[in-house]
Formats: sequence, structure tokens, C-alpha cells
Amino acid sequence: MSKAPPKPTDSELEILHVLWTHGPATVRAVNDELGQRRQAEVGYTTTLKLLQLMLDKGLVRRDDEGRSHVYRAAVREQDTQNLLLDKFVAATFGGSALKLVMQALGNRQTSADELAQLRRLLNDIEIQNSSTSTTDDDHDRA
Amino acid sequence: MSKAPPKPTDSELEILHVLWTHGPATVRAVNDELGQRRQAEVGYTTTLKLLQLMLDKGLVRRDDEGRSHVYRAAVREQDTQNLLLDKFVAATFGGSALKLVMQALGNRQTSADELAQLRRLLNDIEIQNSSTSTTDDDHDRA
DNA sequence: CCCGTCATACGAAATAATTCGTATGACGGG
DNA sequence: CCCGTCATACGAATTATTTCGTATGACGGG
Repeated sequence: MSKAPPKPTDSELEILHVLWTHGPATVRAVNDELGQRRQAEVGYTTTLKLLQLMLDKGLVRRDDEGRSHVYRAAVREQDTQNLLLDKFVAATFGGSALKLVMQALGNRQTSADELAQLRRLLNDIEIQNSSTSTTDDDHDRA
Repeated sequence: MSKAPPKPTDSELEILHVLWTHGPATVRAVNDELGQRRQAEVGYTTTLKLLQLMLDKGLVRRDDEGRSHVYRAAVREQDTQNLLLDKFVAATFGGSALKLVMQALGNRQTSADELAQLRRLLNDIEIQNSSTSTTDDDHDRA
């Protein structure tokens, strides 16, 4: 089991965003896209090197396409976000996801539409909590 | 205005946690506390160096206490969390706090009690949204 | 066939963050 | 007074990340 790619660094994450958004791409395409998002251009070989390192780490895969290589993400966006989220919650909020959520909601503008989405999610979770008893203890009848 | 201390690194954040939790402390006290939380001890001079760097950055202040120094946090926990949260949301969730929140809630266990807390928060936010119109004119009507 | 263009490979410099060794001085007991 | 203990200061090794220069080879037009 050589599974479980490591936590991507900031630069690697930026590249993953490009791949998640645009799908498989050549080094040049990735590099061009990065140039758009950033203020400063980044050297072509820099992007190439990053992608090669990411290949070693198992964060991306690649296929030959004529004389160039086409890279694609080897990790899913959601999985990666969750991995990073776990680390972040642990480091910054002492492991309490609730604190993070309250802080995120409390200190910034949240629209009525977003509030509605959240309420819907809370309802879903509540339903799941009451119906499903994932592991053992399923007392708590109603 | 030489204000606005920079984003603390992971190690610095760990030290800030100690200071926030225990209040002002000497280097030795901080180092001992770090030793507890971690698996591996860390050298005394390592902690000392970190605190000195943090002093330069304005993350902590210090007072003389006999022959040793007493350090205390110069930044508030909430402010720091918010700063880090902003960067994290930008880097990992493309700037969408809502996505982060949904992900945080969706992929982990959330108790009924926590759900209740969240509902309360949502209510508060909603009330604020409706009473406070565009600017700060707080005459509610409905 | 030769050359300019564009691709990958790879060593290594430039940064950043962490860790520690060693120098140095204050203190206090014996 | 001298020495062991404990404090700070600070240079520098280590490790991680990012960046790029240069080498090398495939391709295709002239």
C-alpha cells in the first residue's frame, strides 16, 4: 500500500487547482494558467520541476502525448481539501472543527442564501444522526 | 504604522497556543509545556530562538523578571485565527468560506449539541442581516 | 542535412523555517 | 573568591520549498 499521497505544499496546491479546474494539461498550459492567476510570471522550468516533484509524490500522473507530457491530478479535490482541513483545524483551532466554523461564519459577511444552504445542511446532518447509528451504541430512541 | 504582525509559522503558532493558554511565561516554562504536547522534546535553545524571532516580528512582548525574561502574546488568539483562516480559505477553497464550512461540517461527526449551537449562530446572523441595512443604521422594521 | 524551436531532465542557488552548539555573563552556595 | 548552574545571545547546520540555468534530444522546415 504505497497509497496516501502527502500534503501538497502551497505551490503544489496551486497547480492542483489548475488541473482540477481545467483537466489534464501540458506543462506549458499549466504554466500559462499560473501566469494568469498570479501577478508575476513564473519560469517554465519552475512549473516543470514542480510537476516532476509532484509526480514523484504521487500527487499527479502523466501520459505521453507526442513529444510532450500531459499531467492530470492523481488526488481528488475534496480529499485534498479534507486532508488540509484536518491539519489546519488541528494546528489553528486545537482540533475543534466547530470553533473553526463559528469563527468562519462569525467574522465575515454571510448572505441569506448561504444561510439557507447551511440550514439545509444542518437538517440533513440531524436526520442522519437520528436515523443512522454508524458504529455500536444505538440507544437513544425517540 | 509598523502594526500588523505577520502570519505566524506552525512552530510559532504552537508557542502562541501555550502563551494564550497559560498566560505569560518564561522560556523554560514554554519549553516544558511544548515538551508535554509533543512526542519529542525540543531543545531549550530552540524555543529561546523562536521566542526571540517572534519578538522581532512583534508576535510576543517580553519583560525582565530578575535574570530571566517573561514572554507574553502580543497578538490575540481570535485575530490570529482569523488571519490564518483568511489565507487558508484563499489557498484551499478558492476564497469561499461557505465551501470550507460545508466541507468541515459534512465530512466529520457533528453532535446534536454542536448543531444546536450552529443553529443559534445562524439565527443571530440572520437577525443582524435583516436589522442592519446597507450601512449602520440599526432601525429594524418588519 | 542542418538549425532554430520546444520539450524534458537535473543540478544547484535562493529562501524560509527549524534546530542546536557554543560563547558569555549573572547568581549563589560552599 | 571560585565554581556549577542557569539564563540569554547568536552563528550556523539542517531541512524544506521554490526558483531557475544549463544540458540534451526530438522535430520539422528550408
